[in-house]
Amino acid sequence: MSSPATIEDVARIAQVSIATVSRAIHTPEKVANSTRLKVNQAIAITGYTTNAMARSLRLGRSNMILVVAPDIGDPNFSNILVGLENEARAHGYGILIGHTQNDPQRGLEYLKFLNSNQAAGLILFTGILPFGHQSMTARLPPSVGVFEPVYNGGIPYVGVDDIEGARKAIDLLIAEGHRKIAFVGDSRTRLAYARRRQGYDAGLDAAGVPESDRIVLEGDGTIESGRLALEQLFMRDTLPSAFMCVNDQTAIGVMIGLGARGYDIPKDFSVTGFDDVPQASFMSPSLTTIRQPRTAIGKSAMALLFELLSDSEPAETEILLRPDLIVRNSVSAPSRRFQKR
Amino acid sequence: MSSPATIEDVARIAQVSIATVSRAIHTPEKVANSTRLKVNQAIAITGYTTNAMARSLRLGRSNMILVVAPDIGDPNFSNILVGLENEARAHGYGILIGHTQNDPQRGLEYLKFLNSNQAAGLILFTGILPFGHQSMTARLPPSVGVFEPVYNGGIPYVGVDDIEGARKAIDLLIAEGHRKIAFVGDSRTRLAYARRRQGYDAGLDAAGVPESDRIVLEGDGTIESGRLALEQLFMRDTLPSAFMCVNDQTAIGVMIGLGARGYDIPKDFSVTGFDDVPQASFMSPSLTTIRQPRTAIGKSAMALLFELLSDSEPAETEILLRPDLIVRNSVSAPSRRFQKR
DNA sequence: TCCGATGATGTAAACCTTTACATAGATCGT
DNA sequence: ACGATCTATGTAAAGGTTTACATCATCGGA
Repeated sequence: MSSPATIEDVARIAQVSIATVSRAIHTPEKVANSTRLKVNQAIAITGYTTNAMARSLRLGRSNMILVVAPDIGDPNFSNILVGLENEARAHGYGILIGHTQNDPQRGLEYLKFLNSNQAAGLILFTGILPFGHQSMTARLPPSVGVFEPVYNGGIPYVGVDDIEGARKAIDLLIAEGHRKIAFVGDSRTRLAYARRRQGYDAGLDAAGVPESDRIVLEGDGTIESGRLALEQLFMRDTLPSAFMCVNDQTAIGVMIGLGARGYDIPKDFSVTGFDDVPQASFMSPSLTTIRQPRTAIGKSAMALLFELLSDSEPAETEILLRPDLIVRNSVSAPSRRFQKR
Repeated sequence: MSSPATIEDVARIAQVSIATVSRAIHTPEKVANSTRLKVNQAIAITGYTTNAMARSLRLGRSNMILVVAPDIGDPNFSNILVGLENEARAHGYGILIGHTQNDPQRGLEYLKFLNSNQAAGLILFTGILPFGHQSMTARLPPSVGVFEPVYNGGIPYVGVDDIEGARKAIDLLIAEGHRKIAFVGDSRTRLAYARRRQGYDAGLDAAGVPESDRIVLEGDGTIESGRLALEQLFMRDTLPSAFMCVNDQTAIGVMIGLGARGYDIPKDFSVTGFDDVPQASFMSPSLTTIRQPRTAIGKSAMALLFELLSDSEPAETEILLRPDLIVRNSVSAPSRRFQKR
């Protein structure tokens, strides 16, 4: 009585075989109406739920999807997760999460979940394939990258159209009258870097801004690195009138750095970000940025994963959602003072 | 070859029985050194990992912990999750997450994970027991509430000392010279509400502020409700000089409302929050608040859960971590103007 | 030299499902 | 009215482990 009911308990009460019970649950059309009724009653009486372990064992496939991120605490992560979770649950799947903190050793621990059949599929957050050596990749279950393309593997990807997003940011700055616009990037190894940079260049090309007026700085995507990149810049003699940052964290760093030097945003300098992290709207000034439709990305990525799971056809290799420009208060027309330099 | 190696493959290569392989893995001291060596080699050759489904089925217990929250997107959630995950992984467990969005129907779907043996334990975030009718509670696996005490069940709880936290906030306000301090609460049904309110009252009692000078407002814990509570207040004729809010969201709402009415914080009014959400430091002015040591709470809660899992003794029913007062810029001495009223 | 104890290993059952195959009854066409 | 077809159900195997129990060799003690 204390241990949960099994299919056999149900079968006994419904006076049918366990096979019939199983069929009544999973392929009801193969079972006579009258018996289905009996089975359902028996299920109600016993409170039976199928033992997922046994089912997965028999089927050779679990109903869990593993989601691996470098850092669960990443402000971008949670809303993606919402989308992922909703879609997974709609398919009767659960979500298993892990974060590696960029430690390959920890990546391997999660790989075990995969190898031991505990997860039927894999979602990779933020462009990482965290399992060290490439050889590991061979046995990977169906996988989808999300938020940022996965650098080192032909893994399908769902994210935002980085080029278009960057282009929207740059076009806004141009429209406000800026010509000299710095691009503050993170690691060059990130595909998102390349694409946003591409949007930056395309926008400036279209506006006829010569290469010589472009400034490219590098960081690693953190707030601190944004501030540092700014410090470096101030040792040069030419300053831009605006900063287009590869992500919001960097933009926040730039804004802090500018503030510390006594400048006013947006009066002295304009700043744009990318991602629209929750903080962006609370800063002062609030940050003009490109929004990642996070929940939609998550949902879409999980849907793609399920396609892969059933078809096993590679399907589309990239799904790009349209980013929105969120105009807030960190951009205005360039100040005369700095244009002159 | 393509399908993963089983214990039988290992046994064949090591020229022992599967029982010996199993023992070599889980109870190595029961196996001769020489054979253990052979088995380990065979494992290395085959790349064997135990099939978790089969193991859990046999053991009648999985290596997953279910974590249920009303909303995964909650800014308080992610760092708790980090603590939970780290501790779980250290024990070889994985984390399954779900969020109910306060829909009991969805709570039931997660209950199925529990009943079907997919999760050995349960972590409940933010004071909810999301499974509708109490009868469900009977069969719950070992469970621990986190961040906020669980209202409707004798479930052990790990969180912050709300009374002490509230007391720290109120003491700061008193020290700054405030006497008339409003408490802006969320739902009265929350235990955290009661406790923080208790700290509020205790602090005012100690300072000799009469009951008649206390103002208590109610919301539901959201930003919007903070703003609304403020609007209600302004229809009265007596105003406080400070607002002590039950959480940061509410405090943000109050600050927005005050800002919209043209008041300056902290010159005209002081505001304190509770939780220290990530935004708190980015607001302007930045929010003085009580920090929840989130990662530590998560870690501690998971550790308690594992104790429950092995001992099955109820152990301590509440673990309260010490909260820190985070002083930022939303508090100053009361303005003359409002004190006079 | 033989008995009992000890230690290492093997055999087989059990955990709970799903499903291929077998069976049996019903239905249909001629 | 009879074989063929179809529908509903049952039987039993398989999926990969863990572990109680059985077996067997070894060793110490008398």
